[in-house]
Amino acid sequence: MVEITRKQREIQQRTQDILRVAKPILLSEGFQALTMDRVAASMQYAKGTIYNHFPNKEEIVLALAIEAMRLRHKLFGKAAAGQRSARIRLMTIGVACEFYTQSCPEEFQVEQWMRNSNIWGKSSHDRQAVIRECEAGCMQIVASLVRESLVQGDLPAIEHLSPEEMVFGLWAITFGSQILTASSPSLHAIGVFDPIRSTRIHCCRLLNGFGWQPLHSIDEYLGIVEKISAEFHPQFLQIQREHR
Amino acid sequence: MVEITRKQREIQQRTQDILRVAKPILLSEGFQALTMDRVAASMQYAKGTIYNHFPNKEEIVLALAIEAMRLRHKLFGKAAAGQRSARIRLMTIGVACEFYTQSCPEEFQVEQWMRNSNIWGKSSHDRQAVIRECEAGCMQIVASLVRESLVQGDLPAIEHLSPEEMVFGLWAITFGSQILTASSPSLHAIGVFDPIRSTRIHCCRLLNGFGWQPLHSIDEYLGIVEKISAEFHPQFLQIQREHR
DNA sequence: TGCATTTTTTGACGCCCCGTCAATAATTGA
DNA sequence: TCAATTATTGACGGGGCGTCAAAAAATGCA
Repeated sequence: MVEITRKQREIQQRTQDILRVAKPILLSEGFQALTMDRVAASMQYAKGTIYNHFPNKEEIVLALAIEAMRLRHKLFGKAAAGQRSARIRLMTIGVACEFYTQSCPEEFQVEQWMRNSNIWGKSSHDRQAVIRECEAGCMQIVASLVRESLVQGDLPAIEHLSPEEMVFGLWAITFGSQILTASSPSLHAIGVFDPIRSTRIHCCRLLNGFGWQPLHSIDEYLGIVEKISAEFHPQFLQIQREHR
Repeated sequence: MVEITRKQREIQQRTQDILRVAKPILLSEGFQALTMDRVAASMQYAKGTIYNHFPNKEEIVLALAIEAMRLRHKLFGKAAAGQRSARIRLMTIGVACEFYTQSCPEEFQVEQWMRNSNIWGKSSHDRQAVIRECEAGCMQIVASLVRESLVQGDLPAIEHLSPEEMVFGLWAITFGSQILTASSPSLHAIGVFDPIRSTRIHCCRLLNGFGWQPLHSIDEYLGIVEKISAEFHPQFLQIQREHR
């Protein structure tokens, strides 16, 4: 029995090793540079052994994406914790997203790879389900902050939008900004010099637009975000470290 | 001379033929199903001939993306034309985006393929430049509406954001919503049932947040968008048809 | 410990695709 | 008509994918 678990541990360890080898290849040279032969060679295993762990390359990418999404989920949880107002905690999640994209560009990149229909379509339903759970989990964390504010009375009930739909708006603008920043090389040429600042401002507008008390002027808002950012930084680093 | 141009026309025609053959393969079976051998075989040409037109598969995708972006650019131009207020014309562009994503899902899909770094990185600078021009052109159309409103006085000068940065916000929320809608299968499960309506509402909030006169209630806004949508529909169809 | 059985690892193999290029065919122009 | 130019062809080398029979290692039992 003990033997079996040791064996299993070894196998799990190797699965991890494969991911550690695959990640830098994927990120520095792209998906087509990630070949099973190469992974096998750089670990001194035969290709067949790698196929015992992952049925194809795409699964490796999805496994990496699961790690990335887990980190994101943890960050969201940490940011949403604490005693402060739901509005502040929501802003903390925004800050967490900024840190994530900026300081974990590899994880962010892997999340984009995963969305690629080529890769998504070839991967197993099990891993897809895990990812959807993570995504839903992140969504729920934000949605529950919205609900909390509704109960508290900071956020007026709106006949037009469910809490999830409000989250959808924040999610879309954050996500959209980050994707555009990452994949539109012309942004700077076009006149958008500080997309992070722009995104913060747009989020402020959206929150104010919802009538979410207390309303903030742009300058107040930017100041608060800066403060949150400084405070959250050490927590972010710790979670990032824990995540290995 | 006439001979030469006829010859050239034939070649250009074949380039088009290749794209017509490649597009359905790409869209129904994905990038890896698009092989030069297959394109050649289904046109009864040898592979080498295809390579006379496109140096690799990625260029074919980018060529399709250029067609898609040209259509988008035309739609933007049409939507921004006319005598109405800049705010209404801006909303018309939003409607155009909705039509584009909904009624030209293939073009929208190709735009996503193009953003894939695998494909982008392997394609020629010439085609990349054309795409960037299209993107910048679309941005400029929207930005000039913003500037027009600033001049007219409908839109108060804001010390915090340039016109381009305001466009960036609208762009991010529209684009982000559409990407999430297309690639997050869990959206519906998560509680977002009508992402288009949500997106409209968020855009309304953003415009109101800019202080863009006249401010609209959500219901007014949704009503106006519906009206614009009905009016713009025939124009959309016409442009789509012209585009072949 | 020795040996039979099960599990794991290996890497050669068949298949397919990419992009090239020398040979062939078609076109041009004189 | 025929030489020169241009376009087309498809066989070829290189390489990756995923498989699977054979070899090696681990396990269990006497």
